[in-house]
Amino acid sequence: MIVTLPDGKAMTFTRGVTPGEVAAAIGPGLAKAALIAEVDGKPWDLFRPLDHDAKMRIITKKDPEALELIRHDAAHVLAMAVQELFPGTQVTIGPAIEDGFYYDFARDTPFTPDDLPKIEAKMREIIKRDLPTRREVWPRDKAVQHFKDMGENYKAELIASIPAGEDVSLYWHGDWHDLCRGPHFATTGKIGDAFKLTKIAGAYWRGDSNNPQLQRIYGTAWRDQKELADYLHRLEEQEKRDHRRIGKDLELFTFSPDVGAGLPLWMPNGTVIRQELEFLAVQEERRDGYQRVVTPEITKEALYIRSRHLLYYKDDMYSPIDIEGENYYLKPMNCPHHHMIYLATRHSYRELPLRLAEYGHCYRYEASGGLSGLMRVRGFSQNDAHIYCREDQAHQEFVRVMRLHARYYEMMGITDYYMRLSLPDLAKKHNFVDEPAEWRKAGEIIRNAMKETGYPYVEAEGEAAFYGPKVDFMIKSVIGTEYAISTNQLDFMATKTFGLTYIGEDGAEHPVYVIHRAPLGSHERFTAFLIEHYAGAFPTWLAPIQVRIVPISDKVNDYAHKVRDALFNAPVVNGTAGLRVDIDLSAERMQKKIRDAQLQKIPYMLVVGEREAAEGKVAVRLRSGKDLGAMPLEQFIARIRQEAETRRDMAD
RNA sequence: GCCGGAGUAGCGUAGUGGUAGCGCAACCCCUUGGUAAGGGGUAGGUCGUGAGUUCGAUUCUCACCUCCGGCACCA
Repeated sequence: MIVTLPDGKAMTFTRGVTPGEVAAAIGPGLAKAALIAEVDGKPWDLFRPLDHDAKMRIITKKDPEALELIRHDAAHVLAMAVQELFPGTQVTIGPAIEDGFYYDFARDTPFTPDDLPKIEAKMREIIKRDLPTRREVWPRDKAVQHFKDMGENYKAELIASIPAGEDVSLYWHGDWHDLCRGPHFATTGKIGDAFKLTKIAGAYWRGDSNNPQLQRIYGTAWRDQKELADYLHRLEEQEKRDHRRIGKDLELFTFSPDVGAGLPLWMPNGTVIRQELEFLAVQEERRDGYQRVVTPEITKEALYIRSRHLLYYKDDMYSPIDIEGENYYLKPMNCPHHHMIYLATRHSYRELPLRLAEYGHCYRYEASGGLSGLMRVRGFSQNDAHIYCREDQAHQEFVRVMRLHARYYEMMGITDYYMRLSLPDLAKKHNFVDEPAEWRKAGEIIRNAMKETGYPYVEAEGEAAFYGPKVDFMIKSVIGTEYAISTNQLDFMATKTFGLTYIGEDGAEHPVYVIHRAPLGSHERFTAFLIEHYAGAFPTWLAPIQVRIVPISDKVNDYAHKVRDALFNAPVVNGTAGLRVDIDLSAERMQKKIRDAQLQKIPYMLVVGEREAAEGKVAVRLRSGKDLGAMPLEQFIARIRQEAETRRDMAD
């Protein structure tokens, strides 16, 4: 039997040789380092015999696959440890995930944080035992019966959902065994000691909230202690960027239990960021053909019955307010109002596309457990717009929307995102309007638009809006949670439910497509993201305080005030006009004032002493620590004006 | 909403069945200093809210509120 290695070398063995033996034949070093093998492109246990000529590659810790393998084996050992310590606990599933692994258990008494060290110690013990792994292939039904007999009902259910007649593989680590696709290391000792159990959580069986809740234990696992330490250090660093923490430190926003969960209070510093983003959108979108509108925040029930939002989202809306016998709802989205504006006049084919934009204030009764800082709130403002267009314009309009996104993101240096095209699962009719032909057409329009822009995207089935396919721009918060920073849909329903039409060349009424788009998403989430993205060190155009004047002694306070007034009065065409400046008049020494400004991440510090006062200059220090030296005040104003107006950052 | 954890001054934290300390910030005084913390002092807390147990609760119990970690949800 011939085994071909990656370098093309062919070796002859007797039938039934294992990859472990092959590795040993190559060299003792490789045999020791070997974790698993890859046989004809498929993962293969070291101890699993080969029965045919094959191409084979040995995978060691150095290979990229190693981490996933370590984590998967660690998950098994976690399950072993838990079942040794807590007899009667049922096992379910335990995959490797990004940075680690988890295992879901069914047990009546919950795990406590105190259990984690105990379980971890037991895991180390099991790994030290260096238990050998064994693989067996069983008929499905035998495995089902076997796990039922053991009282492992979840496992039995899992196996029972595998097609009848198929065989399943079981893995033994010593006496303990589990259904598993494999592969696994030859012994538990190969996992090493670079792992740690991190948290306990509830998780629904099979991801369905109608099912019982299991108890999930999360862990992280790495090749060696250094990688583990690096990972833990990375987590600490990321926590420092958490927008909730920076939001507090820099006084950007706050929440009050007296106001309500998920209802943010924007402090003066944070409001600056919101407003600058809004100015950006007003300016940029006016150029892009949008017209701005303003609509109310409370609306009669009938409108949401008509839009079908009550049908699909009633539980996620604030309860209605009864006004003289009629129900009014806080608006959860802006589209119906924009549709009303569209309907207020007749529309010719000549005037489409019509683009109506609004910073709409919306309220959604998000599930309490889902609220998270500014990322997930119950009251928010969207950079929203609805584009009403003809079918033949939909493609181009969608492309245009995608390009607008790209402009915004490029401006802010946002590169770490991906796009997700969400299509319906047409089998689930209760989640999506039942118009298969329209779905296909709309899906194609978006897909083609995505292809034309060339931006990479993934497709997700079953995640569309009820009225049309959508494209989400996905980002990750610093703590690793994934969010849609922008969500856009192509809506073919509104023309039917609202009778939105235009008069064509033929004089007849035709349906319109509606594109829902929000490149900057909600101000709340977008700002949260920017805080983390910039770690609080905003570019000058967004910085709540752009310039801190630092008088060296109070002899120059008058001059400091003159400098401030000059900056206040500088005509900046963007945003609020006039620069955002303050003076540190505290009795501290200059060093302390600089440190304070630095900690507040203010882009520019203007140090003024008697020399500067005498010469009409300012000594410019950047947030980066760079000292630009003294320059005439007018020169500094010209520099920062240009920086604010072009929205480029020159302070680092 | 579900599972688990937590809530002490503006922020970060210590602590106890006998009504609370520390650091930073704030305020005052001295210092008027040239690019990341000068020195001294003062003030600030109904220990998340409500009820219960107790001679006595911030500490123990329960409920609620809010937050944190997950799950589910996300127009």
